[in-house]
Amino acid sequence: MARQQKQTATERIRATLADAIVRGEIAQGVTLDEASLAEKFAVSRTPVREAIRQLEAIGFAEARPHRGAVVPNFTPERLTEMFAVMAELEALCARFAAERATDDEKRALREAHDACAHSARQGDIDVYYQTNLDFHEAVYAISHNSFLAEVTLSVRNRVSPFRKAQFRSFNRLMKSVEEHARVVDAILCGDPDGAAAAMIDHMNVVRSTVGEVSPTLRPLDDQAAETAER
Amino acid sequence: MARQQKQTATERIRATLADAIVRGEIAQGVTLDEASLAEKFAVSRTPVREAIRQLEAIGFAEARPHRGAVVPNFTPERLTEMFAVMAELEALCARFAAERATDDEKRALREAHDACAHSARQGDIDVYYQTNLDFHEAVYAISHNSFLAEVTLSVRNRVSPFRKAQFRSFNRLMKSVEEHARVVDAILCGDPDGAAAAMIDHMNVVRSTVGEVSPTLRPLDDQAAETAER
DNA sequence: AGCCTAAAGATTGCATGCAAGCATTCTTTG
DNA sequence: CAAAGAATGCTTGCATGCAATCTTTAGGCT
Repeated sequence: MARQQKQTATERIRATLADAIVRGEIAQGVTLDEASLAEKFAVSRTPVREAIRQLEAIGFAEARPHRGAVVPNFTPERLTEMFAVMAELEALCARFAAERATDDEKRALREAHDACAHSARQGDIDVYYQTNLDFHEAVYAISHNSFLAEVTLSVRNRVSPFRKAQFRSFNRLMKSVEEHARVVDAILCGDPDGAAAAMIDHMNVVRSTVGEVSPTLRPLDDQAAETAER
Repeated sequence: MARQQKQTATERIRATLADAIVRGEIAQGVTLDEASLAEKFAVSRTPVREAIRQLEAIGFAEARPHRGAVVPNFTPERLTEMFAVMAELEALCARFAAERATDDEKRALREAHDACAHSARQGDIDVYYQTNLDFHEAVYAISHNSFLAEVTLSVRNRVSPFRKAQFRSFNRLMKSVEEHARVVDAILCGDPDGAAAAMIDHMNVVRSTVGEVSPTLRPLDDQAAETAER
């Protein structure tokens, strides 16, 4: 029944650019130049423009009429706000997962966690980063709320280039796995409060670690505890 | 220092169409026809297309390559998922507001609440709907997390046509005001848990009321308690 | 009457070109 | 020399037109 969708150039370009921004390959502050992108993608400016309009709509680019769209810059305050929201959304995913995950889904989560642990032992940041993303996405997937998963993923993508920065901190991979383990344990034994709290803790560590390794993104003192106390 | 932004046709069209979708003036299932919209806005198809691409990116339209974009249909399950996420985000706004609102902001919230109470006594659904939106936005504004306010607003807009439907229920306006009052009381006396719980309760009533007045959107039995128990 | 096929019509995707707007550079003025 | 204004070049915003794709219609066959 599913109609096979033909992919438009606009969609292909949007996806490629979004991916590049998420991966940090197009840095913040970079202007998205229609002409050079059109040349790069071997198309006219039209689909490039349409793709850029889409990126603007989802916050991946900042519209500047007549002056080109630019990948947004982040202030430390802004990043802290975004991390706090992301933490809450991921905590909600964890909470729902703890309440609702089936046995099969719990097994899948455990496997995603094991893959993380394995790649942490290997010590390769890029591989760990990918298994880390897979792990988090596994939590979204078993929340049994696909809209929540979408919203969480979209917020996650917004700060993705920064999340990766954490792994430049000493022994961060192994610590990340330990934090994940607490989330997994709580989900597997059906403890929603515990799962949510463990995820909040994990995301708080991520935010402060990003500040350690990128001093220009260090949170202000009065934002250190942005996530709600409870 | 803020540069006065010139508004492009694309932006004007996007805003107008988004507003019409949010208000329910463009119903779900409607195809966004480039040619007639171009005629309506007295422009070529180009800015209309760009605006439609943006609407697609934010979920206000569903992309269908070569067959035009369409305002998405909602299933009851989908709507329930979306309401649950919205409830949690609004609850988080309320929680943060209870922790952080300044005296001036509390005053502004009280005023927004009083405006709601006044328009409820008048009994005009359209006016109440607007003051109701203003009230909720006042809560977002005093959360002291502008990113959270943005995300909450964008989710709120996605289900906006349905939220309005609740007010067709008997005496719903006055009940809505009572529910708001509990949120306001908790925020004003600095009770984050109370504020979050009151907002969750309020949003749950909204969801179930929407199902009462729109039988095709009634939640399934096993989704009745989508919002997390805690 | 129902089904299939081909053609016609309608709409979309995108290339191209022109005018408008902005940034940079050059010239003039005090 | 510095500041202001003018000129120039580059990029963006959008109109137009053509090809591709989808939908509808008409005709033929069973």
